[in-house]
Amino acid sequence: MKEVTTRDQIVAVADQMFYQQGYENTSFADIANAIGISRGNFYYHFKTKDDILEAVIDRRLQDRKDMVAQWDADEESPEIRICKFIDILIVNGEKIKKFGCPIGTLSSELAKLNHPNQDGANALFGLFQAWLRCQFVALGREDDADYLAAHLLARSQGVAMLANAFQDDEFIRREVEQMHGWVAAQAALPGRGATGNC
Amino acid sequence: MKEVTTRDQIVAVADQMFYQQGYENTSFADIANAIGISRGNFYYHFKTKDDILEAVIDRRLQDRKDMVAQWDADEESPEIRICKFIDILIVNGEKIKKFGCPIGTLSSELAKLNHPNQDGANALFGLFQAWLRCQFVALGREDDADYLAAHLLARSQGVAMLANAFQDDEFIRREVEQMHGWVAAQAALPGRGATGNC
DNA sequence: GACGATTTAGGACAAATGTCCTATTCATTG
DNA sequence: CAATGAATAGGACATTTGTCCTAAATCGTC
Repeated sequence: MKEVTTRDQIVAVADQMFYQQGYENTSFADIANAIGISRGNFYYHFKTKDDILEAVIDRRLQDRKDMVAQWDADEESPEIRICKFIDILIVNGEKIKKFGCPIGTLSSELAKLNHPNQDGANALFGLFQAWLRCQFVALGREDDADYLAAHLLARSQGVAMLANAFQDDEFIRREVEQMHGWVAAQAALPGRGATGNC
Repeated sequence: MKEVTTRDQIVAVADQMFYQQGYENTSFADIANAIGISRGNFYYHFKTKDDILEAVIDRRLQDRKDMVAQWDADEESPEIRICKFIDILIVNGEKIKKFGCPIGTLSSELAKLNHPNQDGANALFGLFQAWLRCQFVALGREDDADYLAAHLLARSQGVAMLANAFQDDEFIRREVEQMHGWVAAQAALPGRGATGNC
């Protein structure tokens, strides 16, 4: 029975609003109103807006760590695990169509703001990059695991971006299908295919 | 001997600043200071900030139209033309590393702002989509030309996004190489390969 | 029930923003 | 030169922003 603290509420709502409206376009007042607390109370929990962003990024990092940990625990083949990553595009398809990828759009926004927390946002990319890398190593592709991970990350980002711009479900489905095929092809290439974890 | 009007200066500087700092994060004062005109003078040329954005989008549209028109005029094969599109990633590599893709990041920002000019920004995507489509048709791939165009657009966007996040030149080069190979493979597939324009 | 610490409400504050107005300067034309 | 319209400067204006302060309320503990 975990109690929901005001701080948690703030971070949760900020997470959502930063995603849907952007970081800069979300004000203290927006978040306070959404929760139903006073603007002043805010300052007790977070001294600056940047502090909130940091907490939001930590939250997202934890979320994603939990997600890949769950995938790892599922004891499937690395190929299937990679496909679970790809399938995020379909599972979260509606939100992606409306708001893009939460990781990519945040990274892009902070880059333009030249924001001190850029590195934090990019750590989200790094998390998936490292995890995907492990999966490709497990597929026996240790030589270019880094590149394959980045490649898949980039393709996912591109699909999210165009899905957002064009509002196109069919395009997402088709790209996901293609990427599944690509993963299978990568898996078939070398002889190895070990299933051990990183 | 084209005289450079104040209006042109405003649009040119706004174009650059919207790209480098984002639309919302660029103020009237920023643009005015960069040019050296008073903030008040601004209102004479543009009634609202949205009007400036519209002019910037028109400018970008014209720029890109001129670019593809030049490519079309070069009388090369569609395969080479498509590669010229891909090579934007290298030609503009430095800026892309710093600020991402000007089209993708604008589209993404306006989507989050739910801005009335979203359609304008997406027209930039549409321009390239249509042009790429023509090239794939010329390659004899009329059946899936739409999809191939969107696919390549998405891949480029993904590369730009990751290049921006990771500041990685080598990744750009490798992806561009891969895409060149992909285009060649697409060209080799069917027998046709007409070279006529759309 | 009383006390101390935690949490909250409400508002103050300066700075910045988009918008808008007016007076002045500049350039063109008769 | 005179006069008309275009272009510019400077600033007013209300609003919103992030930040910060203080007093009130709430809670746990003795």
